[in-house]
Amino acid sequence: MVKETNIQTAFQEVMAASGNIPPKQKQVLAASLSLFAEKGFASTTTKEIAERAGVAEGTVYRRYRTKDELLAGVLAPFMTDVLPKLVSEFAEKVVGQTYSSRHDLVATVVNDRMQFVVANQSVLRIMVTEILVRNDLRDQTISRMVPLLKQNLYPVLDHLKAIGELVDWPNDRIAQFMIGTMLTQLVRSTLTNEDVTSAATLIIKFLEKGLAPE
Amino acid sequence: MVKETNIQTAFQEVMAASGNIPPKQKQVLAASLSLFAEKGFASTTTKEIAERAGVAEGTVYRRYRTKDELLAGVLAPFMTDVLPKLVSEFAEKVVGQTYSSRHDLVATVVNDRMQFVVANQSVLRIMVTEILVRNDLRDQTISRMVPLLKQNLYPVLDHLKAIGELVDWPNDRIAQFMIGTMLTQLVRSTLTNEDVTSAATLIIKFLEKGLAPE
DNA sequence: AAGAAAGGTGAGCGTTCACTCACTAAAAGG
DNA sequence: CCTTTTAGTGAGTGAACGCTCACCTTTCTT
Repeated sequence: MVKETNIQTAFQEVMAASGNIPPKQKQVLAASLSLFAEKGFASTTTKEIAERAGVAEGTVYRRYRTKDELLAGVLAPFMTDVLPKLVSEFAEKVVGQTYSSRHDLVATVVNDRMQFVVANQSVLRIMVTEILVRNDLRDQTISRMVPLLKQNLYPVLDHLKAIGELVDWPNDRIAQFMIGTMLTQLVRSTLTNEDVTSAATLIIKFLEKGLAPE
Repeated sequence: MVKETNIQTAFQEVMAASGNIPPKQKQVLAASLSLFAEKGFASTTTKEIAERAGVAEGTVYRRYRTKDELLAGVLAPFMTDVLPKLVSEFAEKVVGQTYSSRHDLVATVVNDRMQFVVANQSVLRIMVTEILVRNDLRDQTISRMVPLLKQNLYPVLDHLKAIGELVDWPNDRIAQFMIGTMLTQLVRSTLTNEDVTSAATLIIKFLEKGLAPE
């Protein structure tokens, strides 16, 4: 079984890797994460972060010297650890098994990646919001994601096309439809407070039919 | 032919309806719209709005007494005019014609509604961003949209199911897949600066297959 | 134990923000 | 014409913001 990755464990790995991060600094990162997700980066004040973290305001500025650096610090483990693992775990799960039907294939992928979305909901929310507004973060995310997808995902899709399990469309469009359909469910769940996984069965059927060979 | 609706014409209608709105107030609304879309509501200052509108800062506060009211003023015509027309035009286009095939049906709808998305791109961007962060705006939008969809869209979907042109899934899920697939294209276009309508053909095929009866 | 290094503090700094107000200019009404 | 109303101005205001720094406390090093 492939190990699951989420932002909490990634944070701990980063903390373990770069020496012992003091507990109050972890509290600052955790408080920033939750506040940015709740009310957005621009509307969150450093005073609020200090209050929720239970530290003085000066402590917020010990490791990261500006509020922008703090945002980068919150998103960094996600960009360097979580995102690559998201894609490579996906590839492993798909190629590492022989599926008896296309249904099994799509079902495994959707169930698995939607659990990932749930586990990293708060960070994904920050990224979506800030990407819509900050050009630098947008460019950075794209330049990381594109090669990641090309190396890990596209060969798998090519393989599935070859064995007649997938429609012969450009890989970027297939990825768009799969990722988009799953993210749509995340957005809907955010709006209505319903369970993210409640529609998994229909999402699987929809993708299975929509991406079947013509 | 059904009339197209976009935010510019809706603004003009609102201005005509509520007496003559002075030109400088129009400039304030237009400047707010573009700035909120560019850098988000929280990161836009009233001084910037005044500068882009070519007015003094006091003028910004003549009609709307707070920055929050200004946001509401920008979104109001969209909520009261554009959104209802978006849904009712959709219903008219689908029921007002007899289609020779499901392909024609989906193609008409997708092409038409994606043009709408293009025409109202900037406002949609503000709404998506602010809805993720502001509870009041989220609730307001949902409480407007849900009855709108139930009255206009759901009967059409039921009709299509009855004549065997649509899969027998809950209406809210079908709406989710259609709207989600189109909005995904908007997000992608925003990220990569590609033409929003470039993938129309594949989107039509994808939805046509995914929503076909089982 | 003593010194050095790192972590943590919070009052306070300069700046910028949303917003105000006394005032002028223009338009509307009689 | 004069009066009243509406539109517009921009310097100014208090509050809140991001951020600093001199100082204190804890932990490491030898």
